[in-house]
Amino acid sequence: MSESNTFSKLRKQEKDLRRNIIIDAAEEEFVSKPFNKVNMRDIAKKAGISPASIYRYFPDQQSLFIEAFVRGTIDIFEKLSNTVNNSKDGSIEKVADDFTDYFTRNDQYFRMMMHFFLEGPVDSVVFEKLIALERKLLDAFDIIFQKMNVKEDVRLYSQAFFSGLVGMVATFRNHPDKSDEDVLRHRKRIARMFSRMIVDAFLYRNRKS
Amino acid sequence: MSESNTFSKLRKQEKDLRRNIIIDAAEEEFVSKPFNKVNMRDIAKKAGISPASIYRYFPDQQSLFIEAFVRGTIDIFEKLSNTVNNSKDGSIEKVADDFTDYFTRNDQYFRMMMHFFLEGPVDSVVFEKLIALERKLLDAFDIIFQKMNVKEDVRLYSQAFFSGLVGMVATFRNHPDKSDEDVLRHRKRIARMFSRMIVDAFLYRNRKS
DNA sequence: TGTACATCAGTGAACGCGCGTTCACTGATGTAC
DNA sequence: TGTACATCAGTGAACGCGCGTTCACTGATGTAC
Repeated sequence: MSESNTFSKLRKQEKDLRRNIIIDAAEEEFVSKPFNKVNMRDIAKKAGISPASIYRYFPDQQSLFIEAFVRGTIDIFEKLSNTVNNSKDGSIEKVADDFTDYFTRNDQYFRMMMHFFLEGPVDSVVFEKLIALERKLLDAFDIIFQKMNVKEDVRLYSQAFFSGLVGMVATFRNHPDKSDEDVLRHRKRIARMFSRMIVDAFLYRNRKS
Repeated sequence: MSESNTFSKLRKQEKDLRRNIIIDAAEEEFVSKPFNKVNMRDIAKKAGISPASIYRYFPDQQSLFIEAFVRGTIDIFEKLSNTVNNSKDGSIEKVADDFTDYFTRNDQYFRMMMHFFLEGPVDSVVFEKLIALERKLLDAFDIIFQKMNVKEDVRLYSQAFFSGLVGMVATFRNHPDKSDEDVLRHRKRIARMFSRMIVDAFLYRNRKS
């Protein structure tokens, strides 16, 4: 009984391991090409299995893609939450910096995120998952602004901050005549501007009143 | 001679008219579905011609798509330039408002713009066209900040402003439980925040020094 | 310990569809003489 | 004014390819007795 239980648990773990290999392969594919060029055959090849095998682990393509995205972004979302929670009121600049770093080094996730934002209603279960991620991040941002003693609707600040960062990454990309380092440097400059603008604007209003 | 010239000019004009009908049809398709679902057969059907006919007017799909995008966005870019040129220093809020209005009512162009940003290197001639559009808009924004007497690099302000607006439209979209008006209202609120933040931050710095 | 059966991972090949694009042809209009 | 030829818009049908997904099968491992 307990032995067969252990065995079946082991089998389950092995299955999960194999599943993970497929997700790894998918992520690698997303690194190297635009969203709409990633396909099951190439993922299978990269994972060293046949395309048919993928369907032993995922019901369809979309589920695999979503899972790759969620697994990849959960890290950064947690990292940002941590930065926020363990920090004083000045951390807004650090958060913007982390955000920029992460999504510059992992552009694939950013493109996936944009894809889900723009191409709209995927499966509603999946949709809830994505919304939950975003909400978690905004909750963390709220904390910053509470620490800054923002009196107005903090959520609005969080949303503006988040969308500013998103737009910054979306807008400044690989022009043919700019190197990766140029892009990163430029993004960070803009990110810093956003942070300081928010702080300065806040200080200005506090002085006024 | 001159008569045949007139005739051939007329024929040219008629050809352009028919060409335009195709672009119209393409734009309508982009309104009703995501970028990657728009196809030549449906465009042809909407234009009332056969798919093969499109290729009498456009060498390939991409050229048609680009032309639809450029034609559609040139309006808003000019409108924003005008608002900027004919205005005093407070116009930043009006510009943000126009931007929000336009891209909320014409989401198809916004999605197209994001597509070109994210899926990267299209044909390099085309790429230049798009870059030129963006630059024109940023030039207009520069003027605002010059009027505001920003001493630092005005271009940086323009870029931050632009990317903030882009991110705002990209981020706040049709959640299942929000109406179109809710979305527009919310976007405008964020847009106003951006504008005021920039102004307030600027005022704060001026006071300091 | 051996035998019959069940379970399940894995796969090559094929199915089926969507779609960009081309082909070969028609029919109308213009041009030359 | 009439005839032969050229030009060109328009098209239905087909080509060719990519791709998600399924099918029918194999071979290994586990289970029951």
